[in-house]
Amino acid sequence: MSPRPNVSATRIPQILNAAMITFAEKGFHQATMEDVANEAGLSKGTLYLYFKNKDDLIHSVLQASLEEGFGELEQILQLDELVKPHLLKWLEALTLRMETSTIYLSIGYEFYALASRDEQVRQTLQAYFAKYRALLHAVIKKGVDQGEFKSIDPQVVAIAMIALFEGINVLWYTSPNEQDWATICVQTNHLLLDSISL
Amino acid sequence: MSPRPNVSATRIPQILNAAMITFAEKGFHQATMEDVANEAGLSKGTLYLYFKNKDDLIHSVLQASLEEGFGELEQILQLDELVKPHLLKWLEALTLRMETSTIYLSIGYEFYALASRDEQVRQTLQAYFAKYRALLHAVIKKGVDQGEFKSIDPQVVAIAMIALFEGINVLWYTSPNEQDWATICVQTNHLLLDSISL
Amino acid sequence: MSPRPNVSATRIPQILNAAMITFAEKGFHQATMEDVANEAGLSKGTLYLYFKNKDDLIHSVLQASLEEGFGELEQILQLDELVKPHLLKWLEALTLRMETSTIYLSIGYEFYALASRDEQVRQTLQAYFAKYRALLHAVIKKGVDQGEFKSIDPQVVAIAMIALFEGINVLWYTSPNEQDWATICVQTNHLLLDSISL
Amino acid sequence: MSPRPNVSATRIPQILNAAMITFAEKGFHQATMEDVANEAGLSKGTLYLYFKNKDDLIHSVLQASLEEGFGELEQILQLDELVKPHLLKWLEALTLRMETSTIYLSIGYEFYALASRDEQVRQTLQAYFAKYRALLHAVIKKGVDQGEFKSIDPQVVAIAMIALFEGINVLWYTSPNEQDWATICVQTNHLLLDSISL
DNA sequence: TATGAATGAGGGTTCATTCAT
DNA sequence: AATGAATGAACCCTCATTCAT
Repeated sequence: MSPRPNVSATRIPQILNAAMITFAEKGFHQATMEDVANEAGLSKGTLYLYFKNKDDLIHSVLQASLEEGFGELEQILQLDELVKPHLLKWLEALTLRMETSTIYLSIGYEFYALASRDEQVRQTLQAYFAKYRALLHAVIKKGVDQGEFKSIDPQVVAIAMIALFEGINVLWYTSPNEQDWATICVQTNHLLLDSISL
Repeated sequence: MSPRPNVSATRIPQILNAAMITFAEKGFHQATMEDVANEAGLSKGTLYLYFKNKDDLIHSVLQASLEEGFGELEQILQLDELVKPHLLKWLEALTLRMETSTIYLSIGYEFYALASRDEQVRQTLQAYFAKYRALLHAVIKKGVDQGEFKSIDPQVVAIAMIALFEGINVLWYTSPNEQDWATICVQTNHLLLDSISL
Repeated sequence: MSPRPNVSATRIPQILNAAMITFAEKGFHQATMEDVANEAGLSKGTLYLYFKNKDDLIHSVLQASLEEGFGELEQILQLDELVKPHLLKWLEALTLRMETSTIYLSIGYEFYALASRDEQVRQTLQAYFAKYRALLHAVIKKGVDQGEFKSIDPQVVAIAMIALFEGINVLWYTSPNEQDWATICVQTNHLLLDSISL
Repeated sequence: MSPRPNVSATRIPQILNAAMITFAEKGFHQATMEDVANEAGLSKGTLYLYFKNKDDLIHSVLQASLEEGFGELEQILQLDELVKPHLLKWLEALTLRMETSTIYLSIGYEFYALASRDEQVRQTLQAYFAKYRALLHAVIKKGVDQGEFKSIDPQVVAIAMIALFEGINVLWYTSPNEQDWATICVQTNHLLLDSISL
């Protein structure tokens, strides 16, 4: 019924990867199914064996992009240690990852734009940010509970951290050469965490 | 002099406005020139009397969107008063404006996406953010010079403020009903400004 | 009813002239009514005061182009002299005229192309060539009757002369720099007339 | 090897043929790509698989039209015989071919008109006429060298023959029913060749 | 008479999708 | 499973023509 699992397992990531590259380079609309197929080293028709249509492919790219997971954050919750150093370490890692994938950033904005008229995209993004917020919330709350942070609303701080990161991404992306954005990203979060530290 | 009053002065904003509405609703690509024309109450051909082509219209919409200006920030620089209350007032106004124009937010993300492959859009956005940053920098620096703020790097704070706003916009836009974003926007900036206040 | 004669008398040639220049430069289709209007120093709307539509303008240009007349040939018929020297003189004049108006030649081919699907154009061209042939026929016949030429079929010679001229035009027009076409035009007709001379 | 035989080899002539018919009937501009597609029994989109755009199709039609070749003329050069009878035989064949393809004649004039503003068309036509002239030149020169013709300039005679043919085509095409053009075509060339024969 | 803003039908071109092989 | 030729709906843009001024 479905393609042989072992081939699917190869083809699907192969296509998704090609799609990400192509979408990043040309945008969802300028990128044709043929462009994606070429990038994947496959033929146009083959894409349709694995994805219902272009929208399906786009949605799948979104899903795949957000799959990266929040493993590191979850780990912080498990540890019986101070939260702040881990948070900063996590941020540095995030920033580093950012630095190596700026080319893909444009896709993100395509998805944000899409979200306003595509229910599925909107829900996926909402779920992503909700989970993101919830995790950070928990981590900050842990800090508060541990007496590491002042007793502020963890929600607000969590949102502030996400917002700082998202917002700096925008600036980074639009004016990549104007600042040492990686450093600024860490600095601003430092500022934030310092201001709530006891 | 001429029997007909200059109609360009009427048509151009009329079309730009219709374009903003249409682009916001459907996105740059799904929106056809005919959609824009209908929204403007004009015919397709008329659009081409005032804009060279669809790209020109898109670029013009960007220009027009960013024209709003930074008047309030510039005023803060002139005043011989404390900076923080004015900054917060400005932020509230900004947030309010935000609240009434969420529908147009998707256009912003279209432009961000475009920026990665359209030199002109990229430069326009860069110039916009550069000016934005410079003004906020000057305002923060004024606060530092006045002995209102600690002697931190005004650049970092300026960027943090812009990033917070941009980032909260993302969250607001993707999950409009999950939080009282307007309040959070003010709260987080409060947090930031408090942390640098003496 | 019709435009004031004195203005019409100015406008119509003004427009026809502009149309010839524009059509020659861009071809019937690439040339827009606006192009013609600009060339004439008038506005688009004004053209429609003097010509029903673009087709009308095209037809009028054809009429005007062919109006030049065959005065010289008619004169030869009146004279009581040898025909051949006059024919050659006429040819030289024709060739000279050709030389100064090569730019307009392309219009001619547009009309020939049009003739196959536009009854009116076809009839105008037919009438033109019919008259052309009839006149040359009469002139040649005069030469025969005068004992200047052998008793060949004047029709055939007349056609040969027209064909030579038309055919050399094609060669001249397509490869203007390859030969001294003016000289060749005279030479070939010389050859022809010599061969029928007694 | 491949399951489907090379379909390009079929489609290209199929489309070129349809294009010739359609262009002849409606002219380059009135003929739409859809018209051509319908004539070819294909869909519009398919044309673009084989031709970059309409201009490409037009240029390809020109190339194809001129490909017919000058085989017969080249043969005359090889033979060790009198030139004149072969030339007349060739002319008759040419005239006959003409007779059966008058419908396509209008395309020729479209191309002539195009030549004035399309470099590629101009060059193609120049090359065609250059080769045509060179071959006829060689044939006439052979006649001169063989002592069959007077020692005239072969170039002039070659041009005269081409011009006669081209010019009679114009007359034939514009007034098909006025004369027995095929006969006249042969007669005039007879006249010409007789006049240079010894 | 003259203008030029406005119209909208029309055509070139692209590309997601299908399907025979 | 994989291909790529074929399709045709959709969309950008042009321009002849009209008409209010």
